Amino acid sequence: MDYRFREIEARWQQFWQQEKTFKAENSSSAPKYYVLDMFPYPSGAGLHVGHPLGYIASDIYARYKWLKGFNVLHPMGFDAFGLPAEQYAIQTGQHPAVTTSENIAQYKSQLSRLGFAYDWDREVRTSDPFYYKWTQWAFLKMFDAWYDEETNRARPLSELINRFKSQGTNGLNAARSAGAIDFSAAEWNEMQAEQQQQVLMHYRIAYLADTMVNWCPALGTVLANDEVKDGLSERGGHPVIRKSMKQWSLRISAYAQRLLEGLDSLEWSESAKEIQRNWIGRSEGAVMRFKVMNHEFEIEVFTTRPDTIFGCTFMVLAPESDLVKTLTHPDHRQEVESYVTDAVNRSDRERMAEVKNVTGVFTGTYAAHPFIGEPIPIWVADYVLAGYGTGAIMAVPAHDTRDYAFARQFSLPIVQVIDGDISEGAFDSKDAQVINSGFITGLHVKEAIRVMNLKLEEMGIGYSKVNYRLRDAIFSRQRYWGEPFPVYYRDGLPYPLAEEQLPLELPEVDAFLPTEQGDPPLGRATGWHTPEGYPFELSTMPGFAGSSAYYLRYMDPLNDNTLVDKAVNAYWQDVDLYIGGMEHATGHLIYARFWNKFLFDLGYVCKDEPFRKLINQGMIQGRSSLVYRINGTNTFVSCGLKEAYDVTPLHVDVNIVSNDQLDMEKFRMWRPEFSSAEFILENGVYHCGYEIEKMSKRFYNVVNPDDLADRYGADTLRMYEMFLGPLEQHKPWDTNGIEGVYRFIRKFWKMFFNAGGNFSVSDDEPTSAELKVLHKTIKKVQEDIERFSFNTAVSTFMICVNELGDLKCNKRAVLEPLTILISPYAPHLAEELWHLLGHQTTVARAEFPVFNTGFLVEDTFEYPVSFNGKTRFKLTCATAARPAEVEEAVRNHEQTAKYVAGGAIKKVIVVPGRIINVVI
RNA sequence: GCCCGGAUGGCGGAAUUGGUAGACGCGUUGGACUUAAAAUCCAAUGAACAUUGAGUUCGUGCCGGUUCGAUCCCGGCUCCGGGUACCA
Repeated sequence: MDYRFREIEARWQQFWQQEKTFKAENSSSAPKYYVLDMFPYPSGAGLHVGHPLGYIASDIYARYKWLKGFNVLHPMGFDAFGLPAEQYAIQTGQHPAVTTSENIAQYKSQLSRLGFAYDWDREVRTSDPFYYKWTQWAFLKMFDAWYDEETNRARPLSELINRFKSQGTNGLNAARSAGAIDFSAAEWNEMQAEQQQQVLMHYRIAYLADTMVNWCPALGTVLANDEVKDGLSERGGHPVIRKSMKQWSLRISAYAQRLLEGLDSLEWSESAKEIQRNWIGRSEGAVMRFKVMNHEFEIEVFTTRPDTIFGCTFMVLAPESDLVKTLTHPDHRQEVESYVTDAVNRSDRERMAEVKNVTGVFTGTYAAHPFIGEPIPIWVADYVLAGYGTGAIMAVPAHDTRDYAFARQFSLPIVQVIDGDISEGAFDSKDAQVINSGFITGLHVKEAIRVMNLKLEEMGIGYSKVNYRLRDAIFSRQRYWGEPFPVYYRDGLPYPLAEEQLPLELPEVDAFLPTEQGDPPLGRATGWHTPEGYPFELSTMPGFAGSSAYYLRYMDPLNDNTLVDKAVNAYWQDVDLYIGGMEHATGHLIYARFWNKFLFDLGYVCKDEPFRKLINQGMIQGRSSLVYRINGTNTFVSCGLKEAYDVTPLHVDVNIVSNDQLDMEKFRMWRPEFSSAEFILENGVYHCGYEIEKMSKRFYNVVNPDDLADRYGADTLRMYEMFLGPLEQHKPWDTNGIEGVYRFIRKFWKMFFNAGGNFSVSDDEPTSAELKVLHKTIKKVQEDIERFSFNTAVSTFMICVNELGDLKCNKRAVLEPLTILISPYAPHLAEELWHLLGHQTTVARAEFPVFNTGFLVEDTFEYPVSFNGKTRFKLTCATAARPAEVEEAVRNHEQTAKYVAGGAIKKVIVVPGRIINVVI
């Protein structure tokens, strides 16, 4: 019987669906295993061959865990809110809900063809009110919580209010916004309710505040830091400017230290952890106050190098700093104001492009050096960022590169206080001695920092402090297609809806555009207010809102009473294996960890970290085909001959190229301008060149998994994607290679059939050679799967089939375990053969074959014999032979004399079961 | 600039703990089967030299070191990929 994969694959996909083969039970005596793929956003373009890579890997692992007796949770769903659908809606007028559900249907059908073992009963969609009820719920919890730095966890706001009532802010150690002020219990109790609300806003984990935001005019919305790359929006590549707006934010900065420390316990790649560490950006330093001369004000600066204070020759304020206005001397007002206006209006992109241009302006005011009392000029310059530290710095040009450039530009003095070369640039090494610095002179930098910090505290002008680069996450988007905030406004202050009023459903609007007054699209919705007439929030939540707790919802997706039932959460705990792209390292993976820690603090979930093991699959790159047109003609020259001509390379659709040979007829039909193309051939064929680049429509190198599943079957495609190379590595796609896997699959199939094409397996006892092949394979496949080395596992199956082919093995005792072994990789094939072998139930719940080392024991070993490290010949010895015996055999071997050739044997090294090395 | 990866045949890659470099697959070449093609099967395939008994030399980005032995460890460099970018 032929290997009819279309029929086989359709049959078993239907079977798994009907039987609910991969339904995960929420309580089970079996151990749990949770395998998760990163939430896909279903774009209109559909899948290309690179997308399923991670899904195939996680599916293989999930199926493997089933075979190992685990109760496996392997769900799939869709991140369905988001900008692309809304942009498309603006262009076409189609409701984003419509296009999104079409895209999901397309995505699901493509996924289904590949035979994934998902529990589809748990599918979630972020745009479904039944789902986003819990996104809104989490927001309400964050609105109603503060962060206690004493116990290092979030707590209900009611606790903070009680505390204010009894002791005000006295002794409070809480994460709060800049500008929060201290007060007594009496002062609190005297405040109006509105005033109290304003105070509380400084402490809420979800809070509303004026913040500098990344405003993207083209998208008409603000963006989070991780949604901006190089001053352009990640979606669409539009310019972004900085702007102050009233926005919802999440106080993720309160979690910076825990997010950093938590990384140590996770099984993530070093690079993924490193990206997060850099993003969190912890730096230890000191805050120091400088008195401004002839003013009552002080300037607070943050520095990581308090040891260099004696080298401070000027100070710099960020243009956005509130102090600029206050401190500027009247004589310099005009100059400063015009500089500040310019700096503030420039887009991030412009600012970045001008990094090399050193600009700044003197305020006319001086601060007093805290130790030597000398006046220090105060400047304003855009190289100091408002959002980091205190928005002001003490400049030490001798030991900071940026300050050095600035001092040079404006001829400011450079005073050296660390021993090192500053003739060409700043000397910023910390492994050096302090000089010229009063009481810290002679100390090593690290010691000097410690001593200085103590001194600052003693003098009451500073203290040591840890700063983080991580900013609070801006949580409002002025867009339509997202979760509405469960918030209404009364007298300009936000109030939460009651939990029972959730979900607050997204209203219909007449257009997905801002209103004429410039309000977000929800401003168009009629009746967008409470029954009492209080208006609802007009912004919606960002894309990361819906994806920050979806892994929890999968545990208990149908529960309408709680995000996830406590007992269910206690069973599934956390994600054991998470597979997805590295591009989420600074966005989703930080937000989800934060969100999870918050829910953990309030006791809603049992694990502090959500994703124990993370694997970032590499990108599948496109392999573009090129043809070479001779300039000024319509003649194309084959790749090998192109050097003799003046040519322009052109991309050609990879689907009309096979094995780098161009189908010239199809090429002429491809596009009208090529209909009269002429060719200069090599040996009668046109060879294309190739280039490895991103898989993208514009390079005509997109390969569709549906086409390949049609031609070779899903099992072949699955195995080929794995065979391509290590999961985490980027690698180019080359459709040619799939033939090799297809040949292998058919060879595998044929082992179960006789010459007449009938299913035929023998019940004879297997030979020791056959058992050896089987057990060698079990061992290797298991080891490979455990270390996520799927490419070598596929090779192992190929070797196994080649060897069993040589042995002409068709014994049930070998083929049956092999069928189970291959079932995670080629599940349809395995299921078909499993049933042909007479089983009634699914192979997916069979037991993974147990490796028996006894079958691999060898009596002899063929030693490679090397002389000074160069292998010369082989020598077969008994496995049990002692090293001395082996050495004896080598010395007496007929070939040995030839390689010793005149020299003398100094030593013979015998590594039992490995190698023999003769040293001459 | 800083941080993190990586570099092995014509191509994708293997070598898990310092022990036979190039598994497996693609491609290429030759052969078998066939009227022919496809499919299938067999053989060869790192390079150079030599040559038909075999062999010899070189070879895992480059230079050096440690070791009986290095793709693997150490020092220095080159190139490629990713992250980040005035973060004080």
